[in-house]
Amino acid sequence: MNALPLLEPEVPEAVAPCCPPLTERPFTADEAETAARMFKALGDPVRLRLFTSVASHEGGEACVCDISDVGVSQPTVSHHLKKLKDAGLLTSERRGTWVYYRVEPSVLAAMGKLLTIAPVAA
Amino acid sequence: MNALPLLEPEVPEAVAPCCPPLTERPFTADEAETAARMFKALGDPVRLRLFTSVASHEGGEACVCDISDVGVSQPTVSHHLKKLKDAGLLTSERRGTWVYYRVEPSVLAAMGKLLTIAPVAA
DNA sequence: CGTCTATGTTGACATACGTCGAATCAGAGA
DNA sequence: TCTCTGATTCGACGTATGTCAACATAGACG
Repeated sequence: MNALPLLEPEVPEAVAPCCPPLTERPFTADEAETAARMFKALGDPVRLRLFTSVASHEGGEACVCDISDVGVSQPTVSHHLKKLKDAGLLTSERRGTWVYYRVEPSVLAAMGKLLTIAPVAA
Repeated sequence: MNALPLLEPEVPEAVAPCCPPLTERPFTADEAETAARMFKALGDPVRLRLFTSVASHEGGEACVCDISDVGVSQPTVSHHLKKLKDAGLLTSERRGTWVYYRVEPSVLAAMGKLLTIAPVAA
C-alpha cells in the first residue's frame, strides 16, 4: 500500500530566503530557528564530509557509492544523507541502480550571504 | 580549594586556521571535526540569537545583561554562552559588575572563507 | 563584614542524536 | 520469477544536549 502522500520531507527550502548576515543585527526567534537548522545539519563531522564530497564532486553531484567511505556503516551514511536532505541542503535522485545527491543551488548563495562580513557594527 | 589549574577550556581557537571552502574538496576527518565544532555551536536557535546579538552589538561586544532576553532562564543563557566560548566563537571579560562577550575576530574571517562560493567544481 | 545584584556551576531530567545490525525496498539482469 | 547488489528503513542502544531550580561565586557598596 502506498496511498498516503502525507509525510512531506519537511521544508524543502530551509535556508534559501532566510536571514541577514550574522553580524548585521540580532536574529529574531524565527530567523534563528531557520538558520540553526542549517548549521545543525552541518554540525556533524560525518555529514560535513558527505556534504563537502557532494559539493566538490565533478558535475556537482555524487553517487552514494562514491562518497560513503567515511568510516561509518552504510545505514548510517544513508541516515546522515537523509538529514542533509531534510535540512534542505541536498537533493537526491535515483537513476537506475544508483542514487545521486547534489547540493541545492540556492543553499550556497544563502550560506554566503549569512556569513557576509559586515563591518563589525559601529 | 582551588589548586587545580587542570581543565583548560578546550581549544581557544577552534576555527581560525581550519579548512578550505566547503565546495573545494572533500574534507578530511580532521577538517570535518574542526569545522563541525563551529557549525554545531551555531546549530542552536538560542545560541544563534546570542551570537548575532553580540556580533551586531555596538563596539562588537555586549554585556550578558543586554542580550539575555531570549526566552530561556538565566542559567541556560550562561550555559550557551559557555558553549560558544568553548567553541572558540566568543571571548569574555569581566569588567566590574558585568561580564562582556565579544566575537573572536578571526572567527568571522574563517567562516567567510569556509563559505566562499567556489565555482561548483568542474 | 554583610548584603545585594550579576553570572556561573551543579545536579537532575526528558529528549534528541549517532550508531549499528537486521530487515526491507528498488532496479538490473539471468 | 529469482537473485544479486545498492540504498533506505526499522528497532534498539548508549551518549550527548537543552533545560531548569538550587546553589555557589564575584564585585560593589554600605
